This record gives sequence, C-alpha cells and structure tokens, in this order.
Amino acid sequence: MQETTYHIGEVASRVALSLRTVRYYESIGLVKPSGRTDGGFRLYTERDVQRLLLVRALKPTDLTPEELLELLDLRDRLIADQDSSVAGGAGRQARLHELLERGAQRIKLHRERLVAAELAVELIRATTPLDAPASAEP
Amino acid sequence: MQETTYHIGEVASRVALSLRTVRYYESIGLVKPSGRTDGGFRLYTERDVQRLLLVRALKPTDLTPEELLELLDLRDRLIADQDSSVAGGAGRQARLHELLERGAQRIKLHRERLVAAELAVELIRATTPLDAPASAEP
DNA sequence: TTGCTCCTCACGTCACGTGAGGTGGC
DNA sequence: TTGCTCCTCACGTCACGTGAGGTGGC
Repeated sequence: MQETTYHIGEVASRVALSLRTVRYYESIGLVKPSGRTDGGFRLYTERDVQRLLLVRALKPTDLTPEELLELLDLRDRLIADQDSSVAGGAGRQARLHELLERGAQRIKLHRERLVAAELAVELIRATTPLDAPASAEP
Repeated sequence: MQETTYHIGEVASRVALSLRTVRYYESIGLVKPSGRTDGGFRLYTERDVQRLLLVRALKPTDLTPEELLELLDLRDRLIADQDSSVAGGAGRQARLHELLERGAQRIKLHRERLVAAELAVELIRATTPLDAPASAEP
C-alpha cells in the first residue's frame, strides 16, 4: 500500500505558505519531506503536511526553531510511546509541557500587544474629528 | 519657558525600545528628535516620546513606515486644524480613517492567528499524555 | 577629571523574497 | 513533445543586534 504524497506546490498552497518558506523550514530542520523523486522533487506525506500546519500555527509562540523542533519531536515520541503503551518518559512530558507553557506565555504577551494596538487605534479615532458631524451651519 | 527634553537613553527606557530601534525609527523618518545638543546628542520632547509610544503601539497594524508616517502626520494636522477651528480637511479625515481601518483589519488577522496558536497548544496538550495521572500501580 | 552616556560607522542575523539558469513529471 | 512545476544557487531586504572607536554632559 503506497502512501499518497504531494509535491511542494500543492503542499504550499494547502498550508498557505510560500514555496520559499516551506523550503526554509526544511533547511532549519523543522519539516523535512518524507522523500524525493528520482529527479529530486520533494515528496510530502499527509503527516508532513500536518507537521507544517502545526509549525505555522505555533509561530506566535516565538519558540526558537530548536525549541519548536524539540516540541514536535517530543510530541511524536510521546504519542508513539502512548500507542505502544511504553509510557516511558515522565521527563519528556514535563519538558513538553514546559515548552508549551513558554509558548502560551508568549501568546498572552502578543494578545496584550494587540489590545494596546486596538486602544491606540480607538484613541486616534476618538481624538481626531470623527466622520464630519452633519454641518451645523445652514 | 524652556521645554523639558530627554536624552535617548531615558526615552528608550521609558518607551521600552532599544536605543537602536529608536535610532532606526528616526532613520526611516518615523520619529525625529526635536533637537540636538551642540555635541550632537539627540533631544526628545514629551511630544516626541508620545509619538514613539504611538508608533510602538501601532506596530501590530503592519502599516508600512510610509503609511504609519502618513497616519501620524494626518493626525497631527487634524488636531492642529481642530484647535484653530480651521476644520479644513474632509479628505484628510477620510484618508486617516482608511488607514486606521486597514490597521484594524490587520489586528483582527493577528488575533485570529493567536486563536489558532492557542488551539494548537491545547490540541497538543490534549493529544499528549497529560500530567502523569496519579500512578495506578501500588 | 573621571565615568557614564551618547555618537556614527559598519558588519551580522533572521526569515524569508526574488530572479537566474536549468531540468523533471504527467 | 510541450508546458508547467520543481530544482539549486545566490543576491536582496527588512528590522534591527552588536561591537568598534571616539567624544559629549553633568
């Protein structure tokens, strides 16, 4: 049973990233295609695509590439351990949750910045003559 | 009556930006210090500081430096017109509100990305063995 | 007068964008 | 066989970080 694979173009459009960005994520080790054609074309499996989606979604966590890679690999290993009921790594769980917590904090920080930005926009809207009030001069 | 001025170090720490960033914003025309000492030290007024704060707050709008500059200048002119009851520019108001609307849209987009990021974090927390449940083995 | 702050280059970095020149895949 | 997709350099850009070497301000 052959696994379905995709070329980079289809993958990039599905995950809404540029070809360049997908290749860049590969170059820093985040998401490597599962294979290549004889001609050198990258081949992505559905798993690879899911991983790309996860990387894209986790961008606002501001984790370094190294941390993000560690997080994704920890997740993979924990899930694998789970399936084979090895349940090996309490340390791995702790580390994963530490990284997730770090990421969650950064998301909160970004949220605060967005609130500040919205306040600034409202401030300007409020301190600037609004939509010309219906002229009072007849 | 001499206006109080500040050196870049105090300004940078007040607005929580690096010296480099404050100088960079000047180099792209966003916030220029109102003066310099004879020795060349930048002198910032309270207005300059407020402008820096506004620039920092508006960063998530993703407006280009040119757009941001235009926005800030429109605001200044509209406020000045208001004070002198010239009420000159309906076109200016329209343009300002267009820029603000554009910025508000980008903020919304960032908000959606943060929601997606939070969902991803929760997904990983949920699909990964949680905090080791109190061991069932005695 | 001594530090501490500030100055201007100028090179480095991160996360890609953007061709150039060439070849693989259906 | 013809396009369209993909390949690998490799240079460019944006928003700064980070010294280097020198001088101003209180």
